[in-house]
Amino acid sequence: MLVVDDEVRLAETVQRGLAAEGFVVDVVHDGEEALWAATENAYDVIVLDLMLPKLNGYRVVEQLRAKGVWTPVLMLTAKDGEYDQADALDLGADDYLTKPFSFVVLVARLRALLRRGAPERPAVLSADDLTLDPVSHAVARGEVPIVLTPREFGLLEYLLRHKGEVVTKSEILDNVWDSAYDGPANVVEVYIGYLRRKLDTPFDRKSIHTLRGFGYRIDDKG
Amino acid sequence: MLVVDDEVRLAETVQRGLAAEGFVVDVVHDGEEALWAATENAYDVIVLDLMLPKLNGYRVVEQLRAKGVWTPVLMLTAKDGEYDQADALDLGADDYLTKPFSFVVLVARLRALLRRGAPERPAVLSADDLTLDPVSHAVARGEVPIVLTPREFGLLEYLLRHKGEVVTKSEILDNVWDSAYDGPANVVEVYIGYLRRKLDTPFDRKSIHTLRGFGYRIDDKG
DNA sequence: GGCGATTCTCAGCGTGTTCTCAGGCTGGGC
DNA sequence: GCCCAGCCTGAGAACACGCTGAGAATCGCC
Repeated sequence: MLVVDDEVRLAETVQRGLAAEGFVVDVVHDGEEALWAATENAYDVIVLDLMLPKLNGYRVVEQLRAKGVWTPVLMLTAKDGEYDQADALDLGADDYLTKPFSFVVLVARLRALLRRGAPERPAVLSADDLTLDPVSHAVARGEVPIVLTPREFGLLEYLLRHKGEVVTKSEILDNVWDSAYDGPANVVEVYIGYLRRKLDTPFDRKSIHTLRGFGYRIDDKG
Repeated sequence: MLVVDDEVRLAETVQRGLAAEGFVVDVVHDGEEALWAATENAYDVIVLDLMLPKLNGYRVVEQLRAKGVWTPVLMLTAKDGEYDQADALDLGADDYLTKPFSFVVLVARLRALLRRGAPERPAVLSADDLTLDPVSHAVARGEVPIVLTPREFGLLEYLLRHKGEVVTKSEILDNVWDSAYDGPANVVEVYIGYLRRKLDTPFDRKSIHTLRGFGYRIDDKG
């Protein structure tokens, strides 16, 4: 994945965030670099700011398309910019997002773009015989389906996307809970409890490990 | 290949892109030209925007088919257009794509159309013993026909086209209702209720699952 | 224009879900 | 063994969500 933005701090934040989501991210800061990078590498998707030094996003897409590079492009447009979203789409961008944007939304859109580009379903997430399919919103232990509430589902999805890693409670709060939320971190414990009750207790398994003082971890062999 | 779109920039971008993929592409910008061009030339495939000056895409396909021209047509439908995708297929288009679309997908779909060669009607949709034929507008549970109102039909078709996936209420509103609508999402619930009453209650079945907090899902095994 | 079919609005109800809180439990340091 | 911070859990309050019936508005056809 390629991220193009001249606001260095923003670009880096996005990069770190996306990396945390499991994407491999290159960053460049102007239009010429973007064009070069996108031509030389086969990225799966490009996040492109509209206002760029040397060559604006508008022209970058145009030239890429002219060269026969059809990598999906998500365009970042400033609300009050001189070009609008319709233009972006006209020129061959595949989706757009208005600044300022929410990180969660960005990730969702990128996933959607990747999905459109490669129409195969994203692999179901799993750990051991526990599976979670983001598309059908189905969770199962082996063959036995398990029904989860939205929060439980979001939490489990987050843990599975970071299988084998320790995730702290504050990471969980930032990513699974609404960013407006600033109540006690105890909710996380409560929901971990709910999950264990649904995922483990009836099957006499143990899928979510507590790392006292650090956070939680889910991994393949129980 | 013929590309018909009144947004000149978009049409040209598409033309260049497709040319880069090895297609020979003519471009026209309104419905009358499209009709004339498609009648005079034996194109292998036509990319047709729905919203066109003089004669909309809807009528173009209709008149082409009436004249015995069976060139495969890929229809471009704006999400907020007055006609929806179901209509496009009903009228003899062979595939459709919602704007904004990804070029990668466009090319893939065109290739698929060319490979199929002879226009092939979209298959009958089904889930379990529930069947829906978009062409004849017929719905049945097993052998028993069921009559649905247009809205009910549109909703069921949408659900069936996404069999096995969760569709949210807002996705449904965007795709089954036209985007002029911005009333409460409660209509969806109401219509889900109507469908269940017609599809399930008399047969003591359960075809549409509610996933509280997410949306609805229809799948094969009940 | 009139009539029935269809679509949509609205409010009420029951239930599922989220979150808070307080108290109990546990593991690790001393 | 004792203590404390961190974690777990049960109970319950507040809230959100989806379902439904009734009726108003609209559409389409005769």
